[in-house]
Amino acid sequence: MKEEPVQPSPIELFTEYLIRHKHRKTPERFAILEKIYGIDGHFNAEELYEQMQHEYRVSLATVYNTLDLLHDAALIVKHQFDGQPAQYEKALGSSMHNHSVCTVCGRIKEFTDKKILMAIKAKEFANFESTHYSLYIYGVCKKCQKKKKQIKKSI
Amino acid sequence: MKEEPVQPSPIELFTEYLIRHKHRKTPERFAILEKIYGIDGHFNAEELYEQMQHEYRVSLATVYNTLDLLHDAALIVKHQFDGQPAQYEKALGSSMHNHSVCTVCGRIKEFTDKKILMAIKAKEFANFESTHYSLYIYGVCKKCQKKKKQIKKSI
DNA sequence: TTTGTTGCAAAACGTTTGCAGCCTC
DNA sequence: GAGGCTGCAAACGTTTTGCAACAAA
Repeated sequence: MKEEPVQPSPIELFTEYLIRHKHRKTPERFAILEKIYGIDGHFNAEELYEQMQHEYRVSLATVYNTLDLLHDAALIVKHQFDGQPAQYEKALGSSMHNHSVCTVCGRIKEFTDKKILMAIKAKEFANFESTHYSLYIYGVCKKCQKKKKQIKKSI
Repeated sequence: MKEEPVQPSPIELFTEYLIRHKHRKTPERFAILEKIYGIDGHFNAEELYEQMQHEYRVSLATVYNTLDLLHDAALIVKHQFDGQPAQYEKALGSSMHNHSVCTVCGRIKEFTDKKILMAIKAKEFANFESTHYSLYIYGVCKKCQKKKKQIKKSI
């Protein structure tokens, strides 16, 4: 996992990707990319689709199609949290972060940790070239710890 | 994340869990638990259901229900790999391991790394009590690297 | 006896697909 | 002009749910 120096813009990268893969540069695809890069944090396909309706109208099928392309182009990161639909977030511009997930209420928080990052980056595989990673630490958040104690008392 | 000394058996733990949560100790639940602890590696609900048919017959709905309970009881780990149905594996008896995922063919391999493990275990949160974690390192496996090169050449 | 659990089938959900028309290239 | 892409709706596969019968407590 190597660090890239000063990246070109997502639009440039997506354009390059589309040309390289002989895909067409449609207005829908760029409208979706721009929308995504205006969103901070997680979103799912449905949410993105709904937010798109106000500006450049696209079908849900095209949203899914484009999310696939962007994922393949490494311009977005995809998460599959337990029951929920797939969550996405932009891959550029936000620092590589990890997620803590509360197993009771499902709340997801981001955090960074230098030691963890370095340990993972240092990992080398014999038959595998790594590009990125996802780390989820599961546990119970403060709120749910309190709730649990209250339940215990009431029994 | 603390290390537990000598654990009681999965059956004992599940029994405890069921009593603690006022759930019934049905034969189906224990049959499923036993089946799971006889499986090495990953499996999904459908596969488990099919394997059950030979011995103790249970419905798919009960399989899902019991998987939920076992997950909640921390006796199994749940993974949500991209397109695939949810994958499970027993949580006890197998060392805590990480997964490398090929983004081209989807092949998943397990690996362990002491430095990564220690870095993650050392992490402390202010408002969150961690119990376990999942680390997925994404990249391209040797086979798919070769395929990619062949495609490049042919263009 | 009470009520949680089961099996079954139907429904729900997110996602994918087939197709006719459109618009990049 | 050719063929990839779009929107739409229908289909898909996994998971959940409603309900009547059953069985653990």
